[in-house]
Amino acid sequence: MAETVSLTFPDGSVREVDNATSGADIAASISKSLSKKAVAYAMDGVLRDLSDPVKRDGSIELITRDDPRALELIRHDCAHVLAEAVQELWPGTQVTIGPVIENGFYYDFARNEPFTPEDFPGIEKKMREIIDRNKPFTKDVWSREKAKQVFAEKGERYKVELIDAIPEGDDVKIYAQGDWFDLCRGPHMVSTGQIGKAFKLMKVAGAYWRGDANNPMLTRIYGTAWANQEQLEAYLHMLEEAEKRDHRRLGREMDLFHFQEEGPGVVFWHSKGWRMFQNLVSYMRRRLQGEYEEVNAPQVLDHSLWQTSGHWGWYKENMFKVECADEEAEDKRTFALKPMNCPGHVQIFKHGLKSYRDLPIRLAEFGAVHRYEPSGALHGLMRVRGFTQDDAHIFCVEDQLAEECLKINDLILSAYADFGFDQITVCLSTRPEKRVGDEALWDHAEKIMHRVLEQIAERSGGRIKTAINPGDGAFYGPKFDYYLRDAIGREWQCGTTQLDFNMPERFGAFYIDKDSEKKQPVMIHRAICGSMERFLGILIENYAGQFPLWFAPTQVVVTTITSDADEYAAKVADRLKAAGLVAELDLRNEKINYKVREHSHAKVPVILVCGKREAEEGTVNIRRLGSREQNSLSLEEAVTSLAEEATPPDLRRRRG
RNA sequence: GCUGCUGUAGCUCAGUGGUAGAGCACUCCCUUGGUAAGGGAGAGGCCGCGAGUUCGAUCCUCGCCAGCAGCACCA
Repeated sequence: MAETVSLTFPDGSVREVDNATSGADIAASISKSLSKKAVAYAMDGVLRDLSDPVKRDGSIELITRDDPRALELIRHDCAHVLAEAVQELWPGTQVTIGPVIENGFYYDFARNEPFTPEDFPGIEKKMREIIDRNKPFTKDVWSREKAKQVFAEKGERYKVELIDAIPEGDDVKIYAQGDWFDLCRGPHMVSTGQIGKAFKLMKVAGAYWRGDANNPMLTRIYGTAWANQEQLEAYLHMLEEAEKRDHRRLGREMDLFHFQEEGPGVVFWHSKGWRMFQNLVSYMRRRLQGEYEEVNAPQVLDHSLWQTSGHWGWYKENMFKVECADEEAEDKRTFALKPMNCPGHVQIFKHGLKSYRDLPIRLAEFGAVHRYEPSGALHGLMRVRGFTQDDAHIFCVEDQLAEECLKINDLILSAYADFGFDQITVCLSTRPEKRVGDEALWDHAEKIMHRVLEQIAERSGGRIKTAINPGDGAFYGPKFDYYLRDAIGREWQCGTTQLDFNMPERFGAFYIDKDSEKKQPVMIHRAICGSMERFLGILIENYAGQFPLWFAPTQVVVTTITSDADEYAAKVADRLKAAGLVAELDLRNEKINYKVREHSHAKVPVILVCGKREAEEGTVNIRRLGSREQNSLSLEEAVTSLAEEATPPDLRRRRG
């Protein structure tokens, strides 16, 4: 039934066309070259097959291959070609799903024999063949019965499951490229030739069917695909650069820390790394002054305390049990290494009666915790089994919640800014299905937090992004999570503010209210860095090891050209140390080239070269990391300006 | 934890069914050289751990441990 619809074009012009007109027809009607170049079209921003009829009114845009939006199609089409190639090479391999992901795509296969990277060249060759065949993508809508029957006959049981999962009323679409076809939502480009050759298979890995660890494991092949060779190469180059700033590599190269077999997931901090760690702690500690009381709770506590907190029940597989190693020992009490600081802080709160006048009470701890993380989860400093949280617990009344949350927010944002992070997203997670605490309390708390979230956005003038994750809160209360974006665009969740309606009740914590009655306080858990170890890992990668002067573990190296100036260089180093800088003296009998190279590799921000000339003039020659420039200035000038530059940002603010 | 891969000197990596090699780093000697590698000599290894096959295992097989990638997990 032909009907006329009106289409709005990007230039604002409007055309009336038959509703059966396809995107391809429209491209052809505009120009021959567009008809050649178009790979799809967008209707009100949603991509469609070029062969799809326009059907209804809307704004239409033809998508050519070089449009950024075509990248998604290139990648998706490439996933299909990968699947065809694999089935051509290894008949009997079952196909499952093959979505587009950031920078590429993957396809999950079910096959008894797993793939290895050695298979990649063969697969890629086959893929290029399929692309050269340039078969058109054609779409068909099948009945459920037919689709299930066809795939069942082919032995594709995963596809049958997928068909069953398609919501009633949705079409079961089949896309074919030549003889090969796949169940697919689409859209696709016009033919396989449009994919081009700027793709590469990257890695092979296991992945659970439908992301559930109870399901069988499939073999996943990851690939990357781009519009052209330059983009592909730029991406591969970016990966190489990212690898160079891997904190595990820099940790070794810069001699910051190491791991070894006997201690899976626990860090051996070397002196330079520990200096950074202490720097970070000192910074955070200064930021707590006047607001928080720093405490320290025991590492090892009887398991009964963890029973009361509930951890021994539902967190047991993540806890380290501790007992006397002597089998004959009379005292065989079972202890646990603390996985969290909160129960300890509740004990401190509970010690002695607290008045409503005392609230809020803010207890902070740089608390070492141990968690038995699954072996496969361990990853350098980013995921460890022993780490230090910059943890705090605030005991307050409901009326104080909003203000406390905002205070924490200000602290988190300003701390991040001091480390150069200013692209932050604050995410509010609301009540999950499984939860404790009465509904009124959740209503109240969530209302407050929504308000606070709005205020956070307002105060930042829209600079801080906000988001809501419905149902993602902890079972004991709603929370804010803080995500920061690093120098190469990755997002890390670090800070968190969590309300807790559960813990005070479990431990029977209370304060005496105005009416002399016992009342239960509300508890807020909060962390800024989260894990100091992980935060340092993030900092290392963010700065690629080239820290700002105030945070560099070694700030200055003083070195000589010949031994004539040894005495003077020592004096320079002493002056720097007296001014509070971390300075090292390098008097080795090596050429200056060699020494500069070595200290540059160690990423020392400032090298002061002292030769005969400097010794005579009382000057130093200053060289900055990453620059070939050399500047001479008087010793006193150098010391003053370096000391100024090395002042931590919070202290500089305090000084005004 | 699951799937796959890997484990040889401090680091990066060769290599062989008959108990091992390179470069850098390290030590010593020579060299006093103006901003990213001066020259020479030397030292350094239970070839991840345990069992098996074998006359003989760093190498082949199995188990364990650890690491890497991804998945799952991170209340």
